[in-house]
Amino acid sequence: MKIKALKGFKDVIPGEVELWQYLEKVARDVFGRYQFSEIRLPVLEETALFARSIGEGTDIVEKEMYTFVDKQITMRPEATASLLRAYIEHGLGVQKPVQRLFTIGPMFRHERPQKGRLRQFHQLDAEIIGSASPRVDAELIAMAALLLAELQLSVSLELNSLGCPACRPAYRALLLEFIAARLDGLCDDCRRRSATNPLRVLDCKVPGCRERIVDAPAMAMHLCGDCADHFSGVQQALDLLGITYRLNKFMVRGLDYYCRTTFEFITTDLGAQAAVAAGGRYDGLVGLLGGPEQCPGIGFAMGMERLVLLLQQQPAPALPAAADLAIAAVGEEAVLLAFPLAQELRAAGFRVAMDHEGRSLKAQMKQADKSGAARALIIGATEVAAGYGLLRDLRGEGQQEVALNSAALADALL
RNA sequence: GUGGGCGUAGCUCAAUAGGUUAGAGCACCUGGUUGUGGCCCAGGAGGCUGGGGGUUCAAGUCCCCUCGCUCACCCCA
Repeated sequence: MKIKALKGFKDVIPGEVELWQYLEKVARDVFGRYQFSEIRLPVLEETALFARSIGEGTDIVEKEMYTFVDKQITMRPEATASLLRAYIEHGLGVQKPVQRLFTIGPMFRHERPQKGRLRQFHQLDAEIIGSASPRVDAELIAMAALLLAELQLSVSLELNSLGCPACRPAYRALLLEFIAARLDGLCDDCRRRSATNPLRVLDCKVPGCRERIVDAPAMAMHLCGDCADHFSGVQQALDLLGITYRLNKFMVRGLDYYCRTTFEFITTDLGAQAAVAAGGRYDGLVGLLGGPEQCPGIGFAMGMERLVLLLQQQPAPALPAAADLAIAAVGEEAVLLAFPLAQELRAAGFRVAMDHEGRSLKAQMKQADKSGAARALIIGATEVAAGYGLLRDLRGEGQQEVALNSAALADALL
């Protein structure tokens, strides 16, 4: 029986990994422009960290976590909890009251895999901790938008506010009343949700349910004064930056910790998994995890698999050539001369390919061409005797003689 | 956890109503060119047809089971 990767776990092999590297490069660059610092976090945490932050009743905590039950530790299903744990543990807010942090890495959820959804998946995660300013919300959203734009991806932005502990209970009661009045017209899932997570009824996909809830009370219309001010502040700031968005009063979040601003970048090109990035504000979560009370925060996560799927649907970005030089040496003498030459050129910073299988010149040239090398250096008995190799342009046709020493070759390659 | 679709070469796919030795394209290797890549031509290698059981003179093809992949629901990035 052949051993294969686990269900929902994938290898990223050469040919595909370049796109991931490109994605990470662009992301790091954009994050840097907004003054975010990278933080690297462990993949395992105490189970309690996620139970407390994400919420005991959520699907993630209830049935999707990879947990070592005997050790009370869990492979992270998302990054925010771990990041805040580290923020608190190292007192990062003390030196710098407003911290901008990002992290990149794998997350784990035991779900049934489908397009754009794996059990080990990867996220780009950015958080701003310590500021309640609505401009921070807008700036964070603008950063995500800029990153997606630089990746040439066309997505749309949806925005909503979930209120806060001051105004949500009253709204929730209002919504429950609305749902209870038309419960028998809703699907089975919605009946269940009305008890467990009534907000979820709002984004049910069943057409019949949608019809019945079109005039449901919207959280955004029942915000308390502070939340309403904040929400309009976010919208004004987004307008100021020229970020276009659509208010979606039915957009809710799956994790308990969100409050006020929530947003999603969605696409129509990924089947059912429409969200490529999502996030929101989580004022109070830092306090909940044992950090300073009243510490506000906001962040987003982007699904890298989903971004890669989108990137694969469009023309490939220009990626650097695989090699600067491929050496084709024929005969023992030539090989013994070429081998240390390759080492010297590599030490000098060039990417050099060289075959050690004793293959024919033709085979080596063919390999050189396929490898994407810009040029080939041909060395045979004649060249060894003369002290000159043939430097051939693989993009065009010409070739020239170059002295067989690393200095001369380095010059010729530049 | 629930449903649908699909499993044949590394990849994408063929294989007439069950019928000899399971084919093609791409990729790979060799040669055509004793030392020159791309284009072309010729040849080669590569498969327990996912696995197991059953029906049959005969199964890639029909039946059952199982495993895997995939899409969707749920949920979510």
